[in-house]
Amino acid sequence: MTEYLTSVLRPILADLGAPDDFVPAFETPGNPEHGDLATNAALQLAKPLRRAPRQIADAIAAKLRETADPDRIAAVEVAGPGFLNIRFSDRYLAAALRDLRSHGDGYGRTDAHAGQTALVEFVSANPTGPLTVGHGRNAVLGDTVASLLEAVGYAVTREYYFNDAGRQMRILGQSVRARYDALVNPAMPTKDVSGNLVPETFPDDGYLGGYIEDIARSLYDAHGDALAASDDETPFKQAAQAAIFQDIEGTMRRLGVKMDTYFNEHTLYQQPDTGEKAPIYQVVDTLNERGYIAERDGAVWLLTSKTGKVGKDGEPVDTVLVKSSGEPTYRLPDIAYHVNKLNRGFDLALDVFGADHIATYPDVLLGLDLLGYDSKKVDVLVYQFVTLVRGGEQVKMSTRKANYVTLDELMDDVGVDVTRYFFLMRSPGTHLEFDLDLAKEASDKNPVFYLQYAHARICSILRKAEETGLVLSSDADLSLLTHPSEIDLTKALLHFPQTVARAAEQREPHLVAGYLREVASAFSQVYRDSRIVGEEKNLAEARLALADATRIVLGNGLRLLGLNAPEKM
RNA sequence: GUGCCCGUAGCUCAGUGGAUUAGAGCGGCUGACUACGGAUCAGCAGGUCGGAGGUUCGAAUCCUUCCGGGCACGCCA
Repeated sequence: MTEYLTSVLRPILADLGAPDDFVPAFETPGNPEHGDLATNAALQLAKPLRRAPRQIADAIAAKLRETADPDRIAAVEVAGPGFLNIRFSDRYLAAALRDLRSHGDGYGRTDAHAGQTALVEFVSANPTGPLTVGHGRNAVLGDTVASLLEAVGYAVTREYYFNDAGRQMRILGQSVRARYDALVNPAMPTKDVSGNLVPETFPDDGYLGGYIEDIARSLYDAHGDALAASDDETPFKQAAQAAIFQDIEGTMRRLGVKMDTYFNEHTLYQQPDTGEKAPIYQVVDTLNERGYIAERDGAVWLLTSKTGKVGKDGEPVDTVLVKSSGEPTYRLPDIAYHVNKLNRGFDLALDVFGADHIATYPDVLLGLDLLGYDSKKVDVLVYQFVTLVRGGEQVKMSTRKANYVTLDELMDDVGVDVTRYFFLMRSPGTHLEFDLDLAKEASDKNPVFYLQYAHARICSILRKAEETGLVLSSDADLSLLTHPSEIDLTKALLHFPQTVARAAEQREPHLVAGYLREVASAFSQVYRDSRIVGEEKNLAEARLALADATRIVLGNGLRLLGLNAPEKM
């Protein structure tokens, strides 16, 4: 509809002398008295045209009434300082509703990004422990934003980036080894780490979670004490990594998250078969050729100061890429990884991560620009932390210290749909306070059930209607839908595609969650006001069609969010 | 100290620079089942939109500043 209006307005605005590049903005007013669509075009044009906004609005409105198709536009009004309020005609609503139903499962999808590709990188937890409630926000957000991008036309790849070679993995291996040693030698002395009794050989910064003992136990069951003799910790590390990854994958599967690709950070350090340098050193070489590298104190520096970067004291600062020990810092593989992403030809590379990583990506973007890549293709979805509240007190989550609630435990307690919806119902930018006791207690009051209930109820009505001989028809006389609540519902249903599009562009799934609640609520009101079964045939068919359209929107919306759309509850 | 995010009803949160009245859920109170699913619906109470300035015809929204909370600022990942 906005497209239609834009096209009708173009000649009108041109006649008035509006700048060529002026595009009127439309919005759906919150107050229904202000029409179905409103534009502030006249106010915006007041300055360039040097005329009173109200006067411009009157002129536009007069012409619009002449030229607009009465089958679509019922009324154009000028209000307030110069708003144009536009009302849709009943015939337009009927036609749009028919169109909606003909799209079926595809309703809500648009093609603004058809032909484009996107890489969404998310979760990306290193295999040091089970996925926690903290990871849950990342996983659900990333997966759902990926789905939203698909809905606006992107071909999306979901990718998991991990590192199984670093210091943390070494400590993980040592942690397993210590637990294993204690099984081999039950008399081994113990010590205290962070209030936990652990074997003497346990690293002070080791992983304290119970899963470490499980892994050690299974190694002991399989190999007895055969591994104790060697100092090599590789078998422990590998066993831990395999077991933990299996666990993580199981959790994601349960959550409904399916990765397309896994990217191992380690490959960025390896020389490719072609004999070229490893990707990270290619990055260093190219930056060097371009004059952005210096060696100082035995380390390799990226001259970020040349681009105006300043430190905490306002002094220009550079960034270390390779330490004097010869080890790269984490920034270097980060840059190389994003080079890899763009080399794979993605039009959009979206990273999903928590607020604690916010500082890392300016360097990545800068590095890409200096290398001649278009860093605008890289976008970041930063979400705020999940703070966990248990027994009325905040729990500081740490995988290492085993202060966490796993996603699996959460799903055990409240189910998958509630878990997903919980992470989706709030804006990514706000801190999410997670009260475990409340989550369990209130799980059957969770809004997700409200949406699912509405969907199931409609399905039930459709079943009932079929029993009484009513059939869903594509050419029901929709002009019979005249009750205000029916019209409100119809208009709400028509907002679905634009809501999805906006949620995708802004990477904000909560917009869809909130929208679905409005639809469910609007339907409940229709349910209160107008019956279907038992009404005169034509009226019943029209109402049945509206119910079916609502089922389509709720169903598509729920599935888009990765939630079940049950036909019965 | 510097940067980023957040501060809206008792609680958890929506809110697109726009038009009398800032919305929803939960919680509280009051009503509605001879009904296609009551896991619902209707109503009431509850707000100096953290404070103060500024821009604008108009500010929860934009700018400045202060207060409160989170996060980040490393030859850690």
